[in-house]
Amino acid sequence: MAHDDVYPVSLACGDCPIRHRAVCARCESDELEELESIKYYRSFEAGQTVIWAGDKMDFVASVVTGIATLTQTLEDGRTQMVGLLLPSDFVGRPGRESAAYNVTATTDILMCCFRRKPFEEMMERTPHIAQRLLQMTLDELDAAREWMLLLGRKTAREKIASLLSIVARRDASIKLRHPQGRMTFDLPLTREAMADYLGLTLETVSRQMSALKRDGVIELEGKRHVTVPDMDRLLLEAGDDNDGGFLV
Amino acid sequence: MAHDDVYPVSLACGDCPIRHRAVCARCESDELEELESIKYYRSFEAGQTVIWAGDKMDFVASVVTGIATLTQTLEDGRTQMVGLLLPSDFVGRPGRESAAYNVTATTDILMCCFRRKPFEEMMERTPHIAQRLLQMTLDELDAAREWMLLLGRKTAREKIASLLSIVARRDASIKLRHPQGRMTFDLPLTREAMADYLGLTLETVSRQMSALKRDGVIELEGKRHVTVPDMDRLLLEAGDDNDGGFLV
DNA sequence: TGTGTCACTTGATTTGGGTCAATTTCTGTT
DNA sequence: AACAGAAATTGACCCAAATCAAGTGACACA
Repeated sequence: MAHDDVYPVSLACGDCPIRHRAVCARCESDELEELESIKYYRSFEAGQTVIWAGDKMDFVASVVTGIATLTQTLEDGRTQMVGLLLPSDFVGRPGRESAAYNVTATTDILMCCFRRKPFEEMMERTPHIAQRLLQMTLDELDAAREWMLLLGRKTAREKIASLLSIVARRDASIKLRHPQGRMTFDLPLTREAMADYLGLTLETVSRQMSALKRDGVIELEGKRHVTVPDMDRLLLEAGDDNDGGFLV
Repeated sequence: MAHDDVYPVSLACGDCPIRHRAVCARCESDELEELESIKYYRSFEAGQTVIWAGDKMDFVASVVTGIATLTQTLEDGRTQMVGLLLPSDFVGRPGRESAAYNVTATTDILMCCFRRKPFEEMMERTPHIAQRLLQMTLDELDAAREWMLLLGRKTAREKIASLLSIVARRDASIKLRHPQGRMTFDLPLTREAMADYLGLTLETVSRQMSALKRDGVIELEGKRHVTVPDMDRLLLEAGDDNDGGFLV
């Protein structure tokens, strides 16, 4: 099944420079060709909204580069981020007419879109795709459930440490299965976005970042560049034994 | 596709008395027969643990009757419920060796299990099943995300109101798409289970139940039997416009 | 060289929900 | 009918995080 020259594809679009969650191209060359014919690219600038919850959504897509978020809001403006879309992640639901969440670009992004109807039809015919999509969805479900534990039961400090370790892991996941020791990365989120993700206020996020810095758990250069002197220490602060899966 | 005499099946097991999320039997009679051969039943008493997180899990299953929960815990004992399994809901993940969550029966339950390996093989061969499973998983993912909003941003009172409206809706969903007016139902959860679901303590749950009763939003007979004089009022208290989907 | 804006930090104060502890109400058993 | 144990309620107090408010620093642009 698995060949050595895995194609750089999450959900099969020929020339996207995606290197995670690779799927072997040889195994699905027919589908690839068909997918090519229904795909197109769209790019968005940092801060732009890709789509609003409730809007008609006639495509599904995967993120090629950059970072986007899924958010939900209550009428009075309280907002909760419910998903973080990193390169190779999939958005949109086959069989659904309209978007369920707000999708916003937090950095400049490039998305690889597939027209929904033909994509659905193709899914009917090629089991491979539904199976792949099922796997990805199950991974997302696991991530969402891990997140529920964080939102429901973790302290502010643990929440921050968890988020940092996720970003660090995701950043490093190309090379290292278990990041450890000294690590350096850029936070792709504003304090407000972090707050919305963690179910906190931005002031609390800021305070806890300062506290982690004061305690030597992290070092900060500017506001966004983080270095973690000791990954194990950070994971300990995150409050769970989670060093395996989690958001993959 | 859709016939009138839908077979009482969630994921295709001939004689389970499941009436939700029905799938037409005629469309998949071949699969049905094969599924029959790999299925068996297990029952558990209220309070029993079906499986512990990390344990080897060589089956997938769907709930026939009764209610089970998925929970996650931190080492220090803090626990968060991450899923509520009602009749017709599916547990277990094809392609995964061991359980990711604790599964506990909160009432006496009957589960319809399928041996995992043959189930997976069958899934490879019959696209229908993967597609159905994808749909169900996407629904669960939506429910999980809705729950993230609740955990991250709602007040204790709103959380309780949300839970009550979900149980009410689920209870009534066989007949009514949009329950309204006066409604009566039994809570299938202890105060502690409610707390674990909502990310609260059981004392807070109890206090808020009393408050909702004092304010006439609900009436209580005993501890578990709830009547909602005005469903719209309860939904208002829940704090969102959610009258559509949500946990289906 | 100013001036406006945006992202962030820090401080003072308040508060919702947690913690600890004492009852009360149910449910089942003998 | 009496009792035990579990489930739920209620009260007093406390604290983590929210709220309100002031200030800093970086950057664009005129």
